[in-house]
Formats: sequence, C-alpha cells, structure tokens
Amino acid sequence: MNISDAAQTCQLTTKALRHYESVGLVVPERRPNGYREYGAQHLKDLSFLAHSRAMGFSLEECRQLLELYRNPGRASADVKKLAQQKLSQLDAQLEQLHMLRDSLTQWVDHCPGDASPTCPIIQRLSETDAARTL
Amino acid sequence: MNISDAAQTCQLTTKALRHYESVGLVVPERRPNGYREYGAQHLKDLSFLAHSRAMGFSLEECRQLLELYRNPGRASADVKKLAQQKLSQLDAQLEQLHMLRDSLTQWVDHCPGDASPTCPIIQRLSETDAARTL
DNA sequence: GTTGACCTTGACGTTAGGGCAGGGTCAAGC
DNA sequence: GCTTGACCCTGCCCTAACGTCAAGGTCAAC
Repeated sequence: MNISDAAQTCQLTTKALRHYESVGLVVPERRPNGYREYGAQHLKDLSFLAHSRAMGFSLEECRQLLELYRNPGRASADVKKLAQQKLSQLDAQLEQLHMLRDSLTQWVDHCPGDASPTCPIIQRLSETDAARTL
Repeated sequence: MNISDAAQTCQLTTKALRHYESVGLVVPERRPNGYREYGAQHLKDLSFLAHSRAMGFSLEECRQLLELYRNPGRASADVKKLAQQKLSQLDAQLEQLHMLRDSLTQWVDHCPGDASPTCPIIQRLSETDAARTL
C-alpha cells in the first residue's frame, strides 16, 4: 500500500508517516522505484500510533507503547506505568490551567468592558508583585 | 541598567529579553559600546510581559496587551475581549484534557498491572475504531 | 507522448526561548 | 601596563511534531 492510502486508512497525513519513519517508529519497505510500501503490520502499528497520539502521548512515549504493543511477552504493569505517568502529567497540567482560568475569570468579571481605560486586568498584569491572583 | 540586572529584576532570562527585543516587543536603548540599556519604562513593560506570559498569553497576544497597557486612551473593552478569548481557549483546552484524563483514568483502573500481557489499555489503543473511550 | 496524480528528498517555518561558540568590554588587582 | 574574571555582543543550532512549499522522478490513462 502506498503512503497516501496508508495515511488515509490510519487517519494520518503522509507527512506524519514520513516523520514516523524518519524517527524510526514505523519503517515501511521500499519498492524498487523508491516508493514506500506499507503492509498489514505497518497499518496496525500506525493505527496504534494514531490512537496513542490522540490520547496525548508524545512520540517518545508512543515509541515505548509501541514496543509493548509489539511484544506479546509484555507485562501489563509496564503499560499501566506509562499510562499513570501520563495521567500525572495531565493532572499537573490541568491543575495549572485551572488556576489560570480561575484567575482570568475573576479578572474578566471585574473588568467594566467599556470605553474607559481603567481595567483591573491591566492593573493586575502591571502590578510589581503580590496577590495578582485576586 | 544592563540586561542581566533587568532580567533578574523582572524574573526573566537575558535570552528572553534579547528575544523580546528581536521581535520588537521591548526594545532598549544602546550604549556607545553596544550594550543594551534598560530604563524604568522598559522594566515596567518587561514585568507586564512576564506576568502576561505567566497567565498563558502568547507573545503575539502579549504584543496586543502591551499596546493597550502603553496606551492611556485604551478602552477596557479591548482588554476584556483579549482576556475572554484566552478564556475560551483555556476552556476548550481544559475540556479536551478532561476527556483525555477521564478515559485514561478508566483504562488505568481496568488494567491489572501485573506480569500478564493482557491489558485493556493496549487493547483500546489497537482497536480499529469505535467506542475507545470506554 | 503527454497529462495529471502520485511519489521522492530537502529546506524552511512554527513557539519561545536554551545552549554554546567566538569574541569584545569593563573594572579590579598586581 | 597587564591580566583576570565577569559581563556583554552576535550568530548558529536545538527543541516537538509535523505543515508547507519546491524541484524533480514515476506511473497509469488517454
């Protein structure tokens, strides 16, 4: 299967597939004319990759997941560990973003939003330090 | 004030200050020897910038905020609009991350985490399509 | 034989700087 | 006057994960 068909099948772009090859994640065969040839296993790997990416895993994390996926002798504990790490990252990121959103929400609520230049948002951002969150 | 002192004062790095200059955000004077000279207004702008960055605004968004900050004739409505846009982005991002986290949490909960290779996480990721969220 | 769709590689752009190299400047101490 | 160490300068390559051209080769159909 040619690259564009493989890409379409796996909901990816040709550029992504070339990228995955360049970093050694999914390396297809080559035909005599130099065209990439994606087989059934490549397609499975690519679908797995696409789903893993959609779940927020980085390519390096996907590399580890892919190794486990390909290894029938894997331990589910290893998979779980990777997922839990990602979960921790997600939680940390969520906490950070929540704080930002809460601050920003309050600032917006206190901004008149009219033609006057006085604005608590600008004031908070220009304050030298101290209690900018409220 | 030299660049490293300015950086320290504003809780930024010298590299960031040079970057802000290179993109025209905060452009200091130059002394005869070529050294950057940051004055009081530059320091205020840089602090404003640092706070804006910390609130999650991109440099291009910071550019607009800075313009409003510098303009005494600004309308708070313009500031509010920018903040609300950022708020919308944040909410969208939070929603997306929440969904990821919820799915991942369920997957992790159902993974035995032992030495067996059978793992719902791997299974979900390798499923061709359909209902991978549960 | 020519067209159009497909394939190849390669270089550059994106965000917001980090890191390093090579070299100039300055103030202090000898 | 000279050296030393701390500071400054510019410029280049690096990050993640591709997107976007650009120039050129291949293939199947008409």
